[in-house]
Amino acid sequence: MSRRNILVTNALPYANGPIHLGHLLGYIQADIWVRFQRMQGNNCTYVCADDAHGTGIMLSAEKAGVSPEEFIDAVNQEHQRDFADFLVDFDIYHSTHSDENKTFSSLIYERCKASGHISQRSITQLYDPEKDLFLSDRFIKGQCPKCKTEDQYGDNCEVCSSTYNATDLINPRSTISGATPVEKESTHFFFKLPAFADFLNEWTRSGTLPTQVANKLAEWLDSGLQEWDISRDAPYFGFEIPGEPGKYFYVWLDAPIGYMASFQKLCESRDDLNFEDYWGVESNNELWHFIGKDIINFHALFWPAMLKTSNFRTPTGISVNGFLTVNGQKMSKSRGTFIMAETYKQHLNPEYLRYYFAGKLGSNPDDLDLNLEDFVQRVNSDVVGKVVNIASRCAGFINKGFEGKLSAEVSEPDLIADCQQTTTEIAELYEQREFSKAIRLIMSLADKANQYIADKTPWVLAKENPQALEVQNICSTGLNLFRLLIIYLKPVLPNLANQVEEFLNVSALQWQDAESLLLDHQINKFKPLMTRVESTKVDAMVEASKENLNTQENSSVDASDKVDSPLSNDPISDEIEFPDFAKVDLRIAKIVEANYVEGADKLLKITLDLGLNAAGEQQIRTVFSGIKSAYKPEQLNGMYTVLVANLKSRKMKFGVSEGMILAAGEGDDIYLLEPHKGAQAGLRIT
RNA sequence: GGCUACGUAGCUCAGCUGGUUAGAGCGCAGCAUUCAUAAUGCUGAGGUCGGUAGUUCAAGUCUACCCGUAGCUACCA
Repeated sequence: MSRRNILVTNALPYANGPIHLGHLLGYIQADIWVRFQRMQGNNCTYVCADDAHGTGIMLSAEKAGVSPEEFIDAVNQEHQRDFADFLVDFDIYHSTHSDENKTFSSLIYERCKASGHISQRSITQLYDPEKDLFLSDRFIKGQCPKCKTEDQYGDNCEVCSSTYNATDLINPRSTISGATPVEKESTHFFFKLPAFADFLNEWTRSGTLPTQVANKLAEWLDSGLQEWDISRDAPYFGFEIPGEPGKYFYVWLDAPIGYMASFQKLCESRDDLNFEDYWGVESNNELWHFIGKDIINFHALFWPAMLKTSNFRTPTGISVNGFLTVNGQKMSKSRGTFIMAETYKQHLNPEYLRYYFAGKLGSNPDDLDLNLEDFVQRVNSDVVGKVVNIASRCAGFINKGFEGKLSAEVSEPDLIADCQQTTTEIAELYEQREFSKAIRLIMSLADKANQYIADKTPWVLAKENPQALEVQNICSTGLNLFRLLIIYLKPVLPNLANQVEEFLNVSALQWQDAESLLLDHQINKFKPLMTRVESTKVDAMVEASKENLNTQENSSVDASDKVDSPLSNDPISDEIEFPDFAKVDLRIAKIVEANYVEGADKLLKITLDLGLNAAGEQQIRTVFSGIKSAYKPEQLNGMYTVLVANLKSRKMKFGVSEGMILAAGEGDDIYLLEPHKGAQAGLRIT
């Protein structure tokens, strides 16, 4: 198969605030597809930029006391850092406020004008006389003309959900200055979209879009397209329209053109890329846009029409993702589910999120729910418990018994072949952007690998003879299966794959490598590849997101990062009711014995006396506690402490633990709780 | 209000053009196991598919209405 030339663009984030998990959904989706294409050996170029124009940015910069240019530069840095943290591998991350974009915006406008698709007429709009600014609906609030609710925006009422014109509001006011808006006329420029109705009817149904998206667009198409207002009056942060002083391109005119501008900028530094090859009307290369479902009309109506009339090629396809909900609800600042990329990164490994999203993403624009409990279980069970575990359970035998050498042949050719043959199906699913189906398939292979190892019980054979050829064969087979799984997962988990390449002592894995096996091959010592998600970290992230809400109000953004205290690192949990607390039965207990546990790194075995029960029997409990790093058994003997007495017993590797003793801290700094002198064993703590 | 989607086991999701006892993973329960980062294997219990009424020999799958959720509704991005 010949190499495909693919250009992928990702929706441009608005340069008005930080990247959050909702943004990341779309970028991770595109990045997985891009990485897959590159692993296939295709030339896949991936571009993005900040969307840096508009009234919103102008006002934000003003509020921050800096110029718009300074403002968007700072945001651009942050955005690039966040995307890099989440392993989103753009070839270029540019800005719509660039020379290249100005050139293309003017060019496309001129071509639209030359083909007779630009009109102009005077419209009446509300105007802020104090601020000298035309007001869009967003910046006007007033009383709903229907239900009389106060504080509603200029286009629709959130309470009675009626729609109206801003001029219908009772007592309207500018949200910027508070002034009463006045009506004012101004000349605006329009793109004659109706002229493209036939073209768009055809184009939207030609396989470029998911059906659901085409259905939605039929709404505009069937009800008759309107001319699109593409100009804004000064003051506005954007590009001035050529030959029309005081008139600026509406931000959505130059935003998609930013895709071209970014690519052009990239071409200047790359010999292998040529602008015309990708954007010329004759181009046979692929052009894919990855966007969110909120900006469908801009990309699937205005954009192709503009490209068409200005003599550029139209996109090959548009991939649309839905919105992210957290725990089944809209992201909410007060619930702590409005999680910034940076906050997430401080607490959790970005690859967890990449895996979770991949496990739920399909090609349709359905919303995706990040259920935090499900997130923890899913990642732990699939990635750590199933996949990584295969390497972990095989590597020891190979390293110890065979000096890290894999056997010359595998013991189960059928199983391996089965796993190798699935490569086509998995590739097809990635290609179709059915990542969740691909992941399901890959995990079923991981299950087969674990079943195989459990069936062959190499540890039993190794007990008799650690150098038995059969042990080497079984574990080499296991590690070869593991390698295949990592190839399949590499688009989703690139960092993990890099670590595995190091461990297996191989060069960067490509899709084609699934055809070959590692035989008679020297591997390196196994190091833990990925640790489990700890739900305490997830809780801490949610808490930190709630705190952001408070600290964000203060302009000193950095202050919260500097505090290093137990409370700042691990904030107080959600409020509970008294009955919740009362369920926990805490008792004074006397430590009658403490012992080391053979083979345990962290645990001490502690025997506790709770005194006599109603029947006059001595209540003795055994508890395993992870305090070996801080206490010696002899220090504990005779000491009194606090026991969670009604905690369900838990079977552990070294025995059953019948409760939990209370201590603070971690690592070497663990502090066991001890009551004041005189407390009697069995007393309840209230 | 209009429009577009969505609503299937505790959780997250599959179910193609309607067709045998509705599937998976996780979680849960029991058993086995202890090579592995509390990790694995086996077995099992859980849904009548948001509701109502239809079409049909046959409906989770089609139609209508209703309820719930999300989004869009062209000068916010």
